[in-house]
Amino acid sequence: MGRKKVEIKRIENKSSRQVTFSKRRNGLIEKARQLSILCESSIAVLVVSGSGKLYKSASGDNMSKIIDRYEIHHADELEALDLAEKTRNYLPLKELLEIVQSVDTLISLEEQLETALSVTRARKTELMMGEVKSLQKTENLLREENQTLASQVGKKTFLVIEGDRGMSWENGSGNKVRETLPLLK
Amino acid sequence: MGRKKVEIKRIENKSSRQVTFSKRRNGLIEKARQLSILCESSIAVLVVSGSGKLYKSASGDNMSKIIDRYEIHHADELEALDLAEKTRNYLPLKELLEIVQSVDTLISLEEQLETALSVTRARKTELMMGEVKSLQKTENLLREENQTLASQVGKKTFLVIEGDRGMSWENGSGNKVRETLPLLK
DNA sequence: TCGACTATGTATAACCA
DNA sequence: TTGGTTATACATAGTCG
Repeated sequence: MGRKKVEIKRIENKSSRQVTFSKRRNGLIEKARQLSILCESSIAVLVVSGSGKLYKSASGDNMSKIIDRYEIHHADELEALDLAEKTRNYLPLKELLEIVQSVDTLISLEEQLETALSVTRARKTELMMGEVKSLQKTENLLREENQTLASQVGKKTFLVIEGDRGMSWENGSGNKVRETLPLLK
Repeated sequence: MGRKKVEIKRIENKSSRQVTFSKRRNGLIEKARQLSILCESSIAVLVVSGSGKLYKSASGDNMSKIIDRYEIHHADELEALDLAEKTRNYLPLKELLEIVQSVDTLISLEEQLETALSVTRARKTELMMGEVKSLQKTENLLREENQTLASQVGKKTFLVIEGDRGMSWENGSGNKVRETLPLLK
């Protein structure tokens, strides 16, 4: 499809790889568009370049709907593999029972999230981001408040920040009340 | 690319639409594969036929990773729109509080399920949930400390929950130190 | 680097088995 | 239906400005 036949293997020359990437990427997305129109279908194309840049196209429906469809299908696939069976072999029975008992809660939580926001998939992420932000704010305010109170008490009551990875809380008498909390897993 | 030029519009004849769908779909997926190899990229193609059947291909990386990449990108976009702000308006606070209170359960469930099934998908969610969890712990500790300190100060220093919308902090002498804090954005 | 240009390899529309 | 064949339209590799 050009002056010369090309083997399908990594193009070593960086600049021609870049050029080919751009041309073929556009070609691919155009083909997807055509197919979706010609045959009334919904097509999502996600391209992540070597350098991590994302290019996407959704034709016939929006990206989230198409991805949802994939996820549903995928979930079915997992189920079809009888993963419950596999799980049983890999998980201590006690843990499995706990999971099963909690499934209702889990489903209900997810439903609440999805229903309440009645929007597409990434909402959950969004919600949690907001949550993290406001928790951080609250934390900062509480810290300030503690400072103020501590100075009023006039004792060495304090919060110790260990690096910026975790923290522990000690009371005035030096008892370690709480172990180090990993701030990020 | 055939005996005749075709207009890009829905093919009315059902059987030739079916044939075209099958051929072009394979072509599209093959193009994606080639591009991913030629230019070292990761490409996901999701095709949902008119009848709801799903065809998918992932080259260069697995589907879940590529979709994650999209979701992260998408989440960033949403954040730029300050959707955290919008969330405040759309989600009844009570529901949100219930959800937050359940995060411990949820994270533990997700972790167990994921470990058991060796699924990589929800990594980001998991990470953020960890974040939320530890922030909540931190918050609780700070609150406890505040209580202790306040009682040591021996005055009416307290945290006031105003309805369930926010909170303010006042010191013993009645000075309003802080304006209303939105507990949850 | 970037967009045109074109010669050429490919994909595929129509046919056919 | 499905799976080949073939004539053609199209995509694109290399090139030039």
